[in-house]
Amino acid sequence: MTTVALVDDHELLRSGLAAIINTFDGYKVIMEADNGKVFITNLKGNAAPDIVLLDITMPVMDGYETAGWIKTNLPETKVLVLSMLENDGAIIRMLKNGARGYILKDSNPKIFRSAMNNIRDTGYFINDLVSNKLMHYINQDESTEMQLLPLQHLSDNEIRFLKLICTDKTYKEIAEDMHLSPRTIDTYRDNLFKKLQIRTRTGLAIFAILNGLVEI
Amino acid sequence: MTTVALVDDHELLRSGLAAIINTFDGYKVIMEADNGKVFITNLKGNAAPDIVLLDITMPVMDGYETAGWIKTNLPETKVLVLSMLENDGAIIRMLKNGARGYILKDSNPKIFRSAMNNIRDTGYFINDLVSNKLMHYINQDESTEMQLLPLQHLSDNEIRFLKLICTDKTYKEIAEDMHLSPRTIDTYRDNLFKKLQIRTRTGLAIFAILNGLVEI
DNA sequence: TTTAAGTACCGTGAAAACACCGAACTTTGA
DNA sequence: TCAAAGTTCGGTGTTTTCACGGTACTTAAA
Repeated sequence: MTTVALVDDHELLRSGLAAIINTFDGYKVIMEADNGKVFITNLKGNAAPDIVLLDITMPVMDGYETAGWIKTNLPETKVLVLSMLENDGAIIRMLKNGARGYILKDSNPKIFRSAMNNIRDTGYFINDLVSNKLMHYINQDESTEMQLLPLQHLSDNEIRFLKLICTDKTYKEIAEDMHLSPRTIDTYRDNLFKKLQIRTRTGLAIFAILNGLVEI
Repeated sequence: MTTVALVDDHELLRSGLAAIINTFDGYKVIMEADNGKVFITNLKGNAAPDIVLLDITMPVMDGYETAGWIKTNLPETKVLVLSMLENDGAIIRMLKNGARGYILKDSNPKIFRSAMNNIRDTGYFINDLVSNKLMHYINQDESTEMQLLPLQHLSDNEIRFLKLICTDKTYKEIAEDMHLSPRTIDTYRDNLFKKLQIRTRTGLAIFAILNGLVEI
């Protein structure tokens, strides 16, 4: 019997998934959790599940962090990511954090089932979504790495700056907010334009939103 | 026996919901559809469902449009919105389009079941989410109406303009795109600033994204 | 210990964005 | 049918944004 934990903040989806999984021979859902924090708490004193179905966007402790925790603390447990994001960066980041597979929430139940079986039997579920990203990632150069995981190449201040970009503030006001000279802010902007190949502040705002730097 | 249709583009969630509903006494899922268009197509020649469980964000034909279509073409069919958005504008817009209830995807199955029962027995499911919005909506003045449903107060050209705002284009380039004078574009921008109480182009871009005018 | 890389900062000028004004015309509706 | 509201376009001037040049200092690596 393969034991399964569901970690997702949408309770209805979770219950639905549990209902589906419990119709699969050989699987049993032993835990449901709203986020990574709850998952870890519920784990105390119990056996670790064989497979964790993990969402990415969750409050308190998100999927990236949770996958990383599982990788170091429960090496026998396999993570299958179940996400709405068909996003290169998200996929790679999850794989780097030890995920064994990545499927979308609009997959059909058959694909879901074969993903579960593959993870159980081989330890991995490699679909197009994952293999393409792996290929790109393996023969990576500096610029593709940059395109795939832009946030990893930005400093803390650049991230703070990007968050303030998504605001009615002028650069001068942003400079005051960050206790820096307006000139420095200019440099930040110019560097980001070059790094991200963007030409306008609006473009930076869109980038910040796409990369989840601001709540929407 | 109460018949139910599921309209949602996330197939896994849909299957899960179907599994849950089919465990409820007296309910039967008779149709699943990826979006409103598919729903209407599948309907041909069949009896209309008693209840439609409807998501909002879907490709091709979204929840708003679908609810409106059901209101005029299937007046006996009751719509229960099942959404991830805890968003005043979304709730009111759905209610205006004839929805009988609005619950979130992170509700628990018990609430979901009582929502279904209420819709079936009384025609409505009024929870805090809905009743608060109804109260606000009833004693509305012009400015709150504007805040709740800003998109309803914008012209087609203003919407087109807002979509182009979320771009690296300058206003001059946008003017060419829309076959209008740059001056007109200036006026559009100034009007939107006043209407929406925004001061910068970046603010307009954020607004457009928050209101779903551009895909992200 | 020199080199390279990164950070904070400055100057200047052109381009774009923003504020506020009004005119001509069309559509709406009372 | 006449006033109100909306759309398109123009002028003028200020502020902000962007592009391109640079210096001084710190940290890390070679």
